[in-house]
Amino acid sequence: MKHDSRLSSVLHALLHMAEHDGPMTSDALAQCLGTHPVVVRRTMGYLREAGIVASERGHAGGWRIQADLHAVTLRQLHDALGEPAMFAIGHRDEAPQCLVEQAVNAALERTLADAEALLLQRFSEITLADLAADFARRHAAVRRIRR
Amino acid sequence: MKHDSRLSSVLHALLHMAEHDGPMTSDALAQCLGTHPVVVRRTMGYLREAGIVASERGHAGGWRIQADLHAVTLRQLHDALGEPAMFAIGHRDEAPQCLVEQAVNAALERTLADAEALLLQRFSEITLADLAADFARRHAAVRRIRR
DNA sequence: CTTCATGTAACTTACAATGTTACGAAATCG
DNA sequence: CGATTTCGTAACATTGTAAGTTACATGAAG
Repeated sequence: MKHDSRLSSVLHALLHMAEHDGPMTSDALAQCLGTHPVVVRRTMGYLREAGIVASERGHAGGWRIQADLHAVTLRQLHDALGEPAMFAIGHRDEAPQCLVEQAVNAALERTLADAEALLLQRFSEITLADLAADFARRHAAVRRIRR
Repeated sequence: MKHDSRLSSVLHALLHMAEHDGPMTSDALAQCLGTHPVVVRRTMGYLREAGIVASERGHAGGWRIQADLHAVTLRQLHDALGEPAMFAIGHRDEAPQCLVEQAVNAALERTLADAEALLLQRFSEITLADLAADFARRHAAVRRIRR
């Protein structure tokens, strides 16, 4: 199954923006992400609607972060993206007549709901600042090795 | 994203088989599941390889369960199906050069791995017998209402 | 008014699960 | 034996969604 990498993409983009002075264009971000500028605009558009980033047109335009890195959690980004489905597994019929299928669905739904709750909890505990700090550690480690 | 409903399907099929005397044909199971007989053969084939069911050809042939309902867990069925991907979200590049992307991937992978561990743990705690018992409860409840 | 950059619609591509057709192989019945 | 039943499997079609692409409009800065 093909999976949704939008959360990963916006995180990648936001951290590059955090490391960069001034706004970044869709073209520059597309280069960083290895994708197409229109995909960047489309995806970042969700974050603009949520007030997490702002965009400006024309010369010296582009995207910039409009929030405190400590205040933006993965949970907020996930929500901003429209709370896409987390799981690749699931059931066929949403409200089946068959009692057997009802029993199966109930068991699977309970289990998946618990896992989703765990994921959302974890997402709400991780901020952009945490990821930026992890990036800084990795960056410092590479500089030590190269010295 | 379109999701994988094979685990749900085989559970549905196995419970019908458990309620039914003698082997069930792919056609009969396809009727129960609202799908195509070939899909049933394809999917149940995984369970045959794992020794959970057996199939016989010709007259009075079909599928039958070859294991104790108390001994078969959702985890085993998931494994028998080839451990398909659990999540619909993920990252784009598996081993990126970009340190920013490495930091993003590390955080997401850690979180998803924890959720997957929880799911697999829960799956290993649920047996076919549990689901059959839940079905029986639902069946009895319906009979009470109809009386 | 030219250039740069976003905004967005429309279309194409990619990919995996599912659905379908076709035919072969084996078991049973008459 | 020959007909029927049922699984086994390959090959192909359908479907759904994210991602990629093209095209053109809109607005801001020089």
